[in-house]
Amino acid sequence: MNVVEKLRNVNLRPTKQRILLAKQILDGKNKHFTAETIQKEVLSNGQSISLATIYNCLNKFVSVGLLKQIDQQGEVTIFDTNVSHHHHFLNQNTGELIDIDPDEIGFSKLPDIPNGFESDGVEVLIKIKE
Amino acid sequence: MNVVEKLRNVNLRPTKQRILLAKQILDGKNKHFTAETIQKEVLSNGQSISLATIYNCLNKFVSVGLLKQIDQQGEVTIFDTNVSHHHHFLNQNTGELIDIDPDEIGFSKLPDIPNGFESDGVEVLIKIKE
DNA sequence: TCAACAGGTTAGAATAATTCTAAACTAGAT
DNA sequence: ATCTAGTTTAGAATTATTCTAACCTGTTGA
Repeated sequence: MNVVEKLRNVNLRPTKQRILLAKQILDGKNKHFTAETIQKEVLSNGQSISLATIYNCLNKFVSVGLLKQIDQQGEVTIFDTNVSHHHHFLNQNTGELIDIDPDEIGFSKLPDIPNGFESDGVEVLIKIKE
Repeated sequence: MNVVEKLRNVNLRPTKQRILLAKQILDGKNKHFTAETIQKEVLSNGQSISLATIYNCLNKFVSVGLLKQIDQQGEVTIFDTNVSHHHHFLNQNTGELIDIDPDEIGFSKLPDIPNGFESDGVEVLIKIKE
């Protein structure tokens, strides 16, 4: 399925810029990127697109499920007086965090740590809504 | 242990502002807050402190372990072409994310969802370093 | 006790990510 | 071909956070 069809499938008008972005992004491989890195890629291909459009498009793509946005618990830094290792519920309605004691969560399986690395902690975020 | 002692314990000079903040924050209860909410609290108590100082202090408190900073994977929004449910390694050296297949992780225990809420997904972040 | 200075505080400027605005453009329906 | 609603854009606006540079204050040691 080409990108124009993909865009039509989700009721997005296949404009030049959306096609450009979709070609960069939706090539079947799993990728992580930011608005900036995408713009660099596009520019280095000799084409051009404004950052505002990239944000517009990526947000649209997310809202129709073509992309996912990695959880960043909002834009402000949240501090926690609980300095011991623990996990969180995230109330999606309010953005509020609730602590979860580490022994409330147990793992029956964890992936191998990539070669040359060591684990530096496991954080679980359970998203909840009303 | 009073807040002045707590500050001395971690080699931070107990200045007026740090004492003020420590009293607000380190009262033994677990709390989540932002620089802004702390400033509001202080101001509504009739006292005053600049936002820059709050950031300075909170960051110092974090660096000495009095506080924890909730993981926000950096300040830029990261998008992911993998829209299916999955988890991530976070390479702390570079900020890079690596996908983890959901069946690479299993739970033997999960906490009860708070009353009136339903789960809306569980995200695991495994922090790794070289 | 107090001078001296290293470290802390501050207002306001700077930075950076993201969104908004309003004017110009364009895909798709007629 | 034309019209219109939806898009794109440059640049301004916004927001969180850090930086700057001048001023202030704990602490040390004489």
